[in-house]
Formats: sequence, structure tokens, C-alpha cells
Amino acid sequence: MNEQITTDPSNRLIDAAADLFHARSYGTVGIQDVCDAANVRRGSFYYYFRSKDELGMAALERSTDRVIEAVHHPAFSGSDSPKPQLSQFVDLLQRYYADRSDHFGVQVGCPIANIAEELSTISTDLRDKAGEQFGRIRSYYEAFVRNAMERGEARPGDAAAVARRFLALVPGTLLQAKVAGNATVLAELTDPLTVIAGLGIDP
Amino acid sequence: MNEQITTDPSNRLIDAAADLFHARSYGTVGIQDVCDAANVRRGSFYYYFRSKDELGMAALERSTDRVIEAVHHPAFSGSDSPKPQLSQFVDLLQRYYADRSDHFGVQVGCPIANIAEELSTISTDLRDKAGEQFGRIRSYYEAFVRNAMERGEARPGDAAAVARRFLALVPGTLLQAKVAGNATVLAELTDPLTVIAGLGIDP
DNA sequence: GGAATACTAGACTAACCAGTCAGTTAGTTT
DNA sequence: AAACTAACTGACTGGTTAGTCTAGTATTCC
Repeated sequence: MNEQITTDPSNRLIDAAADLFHARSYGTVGIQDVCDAANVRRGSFYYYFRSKDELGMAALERSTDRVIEAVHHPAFSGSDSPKPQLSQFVDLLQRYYADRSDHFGVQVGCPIANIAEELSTISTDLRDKAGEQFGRIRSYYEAFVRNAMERGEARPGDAAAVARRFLALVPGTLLQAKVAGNATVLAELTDPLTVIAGLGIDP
Repeated sequence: MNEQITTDPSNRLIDAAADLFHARSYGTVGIQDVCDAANVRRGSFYYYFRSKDELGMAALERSTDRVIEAVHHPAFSGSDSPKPQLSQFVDLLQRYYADRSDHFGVQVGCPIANIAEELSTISTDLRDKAGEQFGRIRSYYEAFVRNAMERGEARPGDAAAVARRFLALVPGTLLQAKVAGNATVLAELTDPLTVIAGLGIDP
């Protein structure tokens, strides 16, 4: 599905790593595992990456690319008004993580949070890279909130602050789904996001 | 501070493990490290615990004990009205994590989320134990919200659902603090918690 | 055709890991 | 004092790890 033999080895390694780190963890996935999944010989690995950390950073970026492409971009880039945008966002989010969890055979959480939680206190490089990826996602939230405010459909205020709350709530909810072993909590996301953004305060 | 030589070896191991897993991660902390910190000989470890996972579960419980004792219990057990309770909660939370982060020399996140994120897809035992610990904390939130609703100081509704949102938002915010390397986002917690709970909706 | 570059690959190193086990010590019971 | 037992220990095992090294092959450019 993701690991075609047609792409170059470097990309295959990144794809495989993004998958494996997401499904398991950084620590429990060895370079050998990634190479096996990417159909690359272990000796060749260090031709493409200087270290496991470097692969981890590339995998973080790849994971973010994927989720933005599947969820944030389609949900927030249209010309819909904020409320349907938000419910489409939650819808796509649910679908994306249902797909991933199905594919891996286990309920997974946010791939960035996964690595960030495991390694932020150990590697500043990976911590910074994770922060960067969260920032990419936050900018989608911020644009959404700012637009909603400008349209007068959200309570006026600090759009950046609201975006930070989105960014805490969404991976937090994904973690609860992961711990519960099912995705039911994700369905409840629309409500608190709506409330936090102060959407539809006009009645 | 936590590791007195006066307590029994089992408790010293659990305390040391809770600290080390919190400061680093489950995977990067070896049994040798825990034994060194607890002043227990490595051969003795398996007299007290059957496996590293068993120690991990005990450490999860210990971490929850600590944070409840320092934050949730004092904040929510008094007879204060909901609003000051909530602001005291955020206050104590900030203080607790400032202390821990100072002690470890690095900004840490939620210790339950730490292990849960790393291992939920790998060990169902640890996943369930983490879920159990989150449940203990959730019950504090739920009691708080239910009380606020009964007092008529919060928008009536599903107290359990609101508690679940608290449980997503708080560790989520702690993760953002960890990734940022500082605790500034924690100061912003009162506001979204208030809004989510629908506190003070009377004006 | 020959040289340079891009890429592949397996063997190897040195360290580390969780877990086992045979055995010792210290204290109590009979 | 002999037998028993709980507490404790260092050495060991089998396996895995990230990363290095060197030799090889394919491709491309001159």
C-alpha cells in the first residue's frame, strides 16, 4: 500500500520507518526491521542515513505530510464555512485513524505525539523536529480559527491561543483512543473543538 | 528526595523506576539503571519483580499516586466552589511539573502518557494499566464537573463526557510543554477547562 | 574503453539487554 | 545445633543493537 518497490530506497526506508514507528515505537523498532520492510539490505542503510535519529526525523516529517494531506488540507482548504469545515475535519480524522489502525491491527495514536513523548527528553534534535511538525499542523488550526473570527462566526480573541488548545486536545484525544483500544472518543471531538473556538455564539 | 535508603528495596525500585521512566523513557532505561538508582544489586531485581513489565506497571501506579496526591486530591477535595478549585488545580499542576522538570533538568510531560504512548500498541498489560491510571484521574475530574453541575455553576450535561475532555486536554497540553521545552502553555489551561466545563454560564 | 561516481552488500565490532541460575548470607524455627 | 527459609547476589546466557568497514557491482560521463 505504502511501500512500493518502485520508489527509491531512501523513500522506501522513510515510509517503512514512519509506519513501524507509528505502529510500535522508536525504541522497539530496529534498523533491521525498517530495512526488511523497505527491502533494503542493512549495509545500505547508512548510505542513505547517517544515523537512526536522522531516519526518525525524516519519518516524523513523512508522518506529518501524510496526515495533513489526508485530513487537514482537505478539511480546511475549501471555501466552506467554519462549522462544516470543523465537522469534516473530525470526520476525516476519524477515517484516517480508523484506516491506520485497521492496517496495523491495533489502535494507534498520533504519530508525532508517539515519538515526541518517547524521545523529547532524550534527543533535542527529535524534540525540535517534533515541535516543528506540530507547528505545521497548528498553522492549519490557526488559519481556520482566524478565518472563523473574521467571518464573525467565532468568538473574537487570540487565534494562536485557540490553535494551541486544538493542538493539545487532538493528540490528547488520540492518546485516549489508543489507550482505550478503540476510537469511540474521537467521535466526541467536534463538540469541545466548537466550544473552544467559540463557534456559533450568535443565537 | 524520593529514594530514601530507609524504605524497602521493592519500593525503592518502584520509586527509581517511576523517576527514570518519567525523565527518559521505558525503552531507554535498563533494569541496571533502575537498580543503580535504587541501590539494589541487579541479581536481586528478579526476586522482587517477575519482569520489567511488572516493574513498569508498578511504576505507572506510583506515578499516578504521586500526581494525585500533589495535585488532584488537594485541588478537588476541599469545599471551595468550582471556579477557585479549577484555578487551584492548574496552579498545583504547574507547580508539580515545574518541580519535576527542575529535578530532572529537562521539561517532562505526563508520566502516564509517556509510557502509554510508547507501549500501548505493544503490551496490552501496560496499556490496560495505563488506562486504569487515567481512569483514577478521570474520576476526580468527573466528580468535580458533576458537583459544579449540581451547584448550578456549570452548564448541565454529561459529566463523564466533560471529564473525558479534561483527560485529553491536560496530558495533551503537558506534551506540548514537553515538546516546547518550557511550561508556558500550562498557564493557559484554566481558560479552556472553564469553557469545556461550561463554568460560569449565568451572566 | 577507462575512470569516476553512485550504490549495494555482508561481515564485523563493541556494547548492551532482559532474564536465568546456582549459590551465599542472615535469621528464625525446631 | 541442625534444619529450614527468606533475602540477596554475581556470573552467565543467548540474543539484539547501532554503527563501521571494506569490498564489490552498476551506472554515467569523458
